[in-house]
Amino acid sequence: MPELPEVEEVRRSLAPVLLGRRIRGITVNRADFVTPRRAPLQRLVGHRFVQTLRHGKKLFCILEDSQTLLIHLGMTGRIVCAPPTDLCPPHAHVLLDLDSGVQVRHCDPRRFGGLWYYPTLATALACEVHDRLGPDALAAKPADLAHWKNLRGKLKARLLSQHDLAGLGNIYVDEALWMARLHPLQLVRRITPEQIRRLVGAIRRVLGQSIAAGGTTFRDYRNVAGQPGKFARQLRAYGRAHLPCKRCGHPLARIVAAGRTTVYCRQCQTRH
DNA sequence: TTAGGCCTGCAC
DNA sequence: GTGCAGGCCTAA
Repeated sequence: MPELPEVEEVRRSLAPVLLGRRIRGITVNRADFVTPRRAPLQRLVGHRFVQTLRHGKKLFCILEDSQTLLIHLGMTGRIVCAPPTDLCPPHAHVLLDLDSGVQVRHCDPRRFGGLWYYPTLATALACEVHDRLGPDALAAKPADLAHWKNLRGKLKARLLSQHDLAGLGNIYVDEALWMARLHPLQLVRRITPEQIRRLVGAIRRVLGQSIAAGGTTFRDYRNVAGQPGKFARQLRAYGRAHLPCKRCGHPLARIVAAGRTTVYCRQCQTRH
């Protein structure tokens, strides 16, 4: 389940493979994995990758003429780099052959992710970021959440929505709320400036710690080199229902909030 | 504001 | 065989 730290790890491990390399060929094994369905992908051939960018969970791969491929990993998406002679794994929906001889494969068994084509980076950013996403959660500031005082809804739902901050999923929302000692069902309009500062600090800290560990591998996630992330062992809430809270020893509670399994400590995550 | 659907693999 | 996992979009 790639969230911000996992996508950032994919970006970091993919960048040296792509940058400066030209696309020699593209194979689409599943037309409905690519948006738009009839994207002019052959226009990418012969062009060189010059930049990679990440915003929230979205990864932009930019070519010298500004054409842009947007990778979204969804739940089970994976980027695999291999010699083209290697056996192609099942669910490899798009294959990118580079002039280095490396084949970059976008695999995704569940197909919650996808690949988007944009003629320019500006169009990609307009459609994918400005229209839908809040600021990147890694650079969260208390001011980004100042409008919460006039907003309905609960903490967990707002943080999952991507509209206030982009990049948090179920794992890191639970981790950040635990770290900030905030209840997932706390109404956002009741949150105090002090709690917002705590929350923003917790978000940045947990994302930073996870990036340093190469992300969280619960089951599927791997980086471009096929390595799992090491943050799972440091998780304090996610996946720890009924286990003792690492702060107070009270067993962690499991509820459903915003339609998602949610784990928190009844003792030290309080609601106002 | 919430529920359901997409989709597959795995645990029970 | 059933149910659960969930990012994100659509509909009620």
